[in-house]
Amino acid sequence: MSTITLIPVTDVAACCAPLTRETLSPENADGLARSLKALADPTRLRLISIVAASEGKEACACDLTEPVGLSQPTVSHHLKVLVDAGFLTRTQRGTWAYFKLVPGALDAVSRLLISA
Amino acid sequence: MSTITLIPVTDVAACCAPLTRETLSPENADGLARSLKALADPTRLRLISIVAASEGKEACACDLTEPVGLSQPTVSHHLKVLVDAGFLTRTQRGTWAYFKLVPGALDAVSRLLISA
DNA sequence: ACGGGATATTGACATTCGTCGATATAGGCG
DNA sequence: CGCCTATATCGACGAATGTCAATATCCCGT
Repeated sequence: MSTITLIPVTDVAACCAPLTRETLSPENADGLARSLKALADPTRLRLISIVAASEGKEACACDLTEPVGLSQPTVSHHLKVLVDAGFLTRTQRGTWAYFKLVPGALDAVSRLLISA
Repeated sequence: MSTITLIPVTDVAACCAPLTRETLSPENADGLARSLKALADPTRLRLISIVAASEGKEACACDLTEPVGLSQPTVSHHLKVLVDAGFLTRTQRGTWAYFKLVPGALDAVSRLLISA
């Protein structure tokens, strides 16, 4: 399970200036790397993309397995990674699990990479 | 060596709209994931950060080993990953190798993550 | 041409990651 | 209550990753 202290991406972003402005401390580098690692998988990018394109930026897990063409456990795993990293939130509604984009989470990472 | 067709990050960025705008194709997801993977390591982030903070956004490899506290081969490896991904360029000047930030490369990735 | 310093490459190793099948859990419905 | 459907967890496996010591390569000065 590897339960390491989870650092919501919004906190990571609040921490510091864009990495091209001043040199990153080892701690900040580690936090940002963890956020980027969560994004650095084609399946997870597609999941985020599909969720973001859905009504209310929210999608049912049941609608996410088929488009990415992987097994149900694998998709569930990827969704967990994204939730743990703070990019998605999970809500149980009846039998179904809904995943919603966390507003500003992607932007927070984006802001750290920009050179302006 | 794993010589897979290298896709400069600038090309990746030119490809498509922010991933929150419309669903990412498998190919585009793969390209972006590859770029993000290159960034998703604390040491590599620090290397980029140090280079970016240097005069002319360029630094000698000889000045990069000590700050990150890893062996010379390991640093050389990380620099190669960043060059292959299109974030740095390498120039040999005499005995020394200089690494320079590719203008716009980070911004290209940044633009894909933004939700605007 | 030779020696030395800077960098890259190789080979090995432990760790992490992505994936699956099998199974567990949990909630709605008859 | 008992089944069915949706989702999560477990255990296993191969592939990829980060690291180092040892070695090779390349370039300069003598």
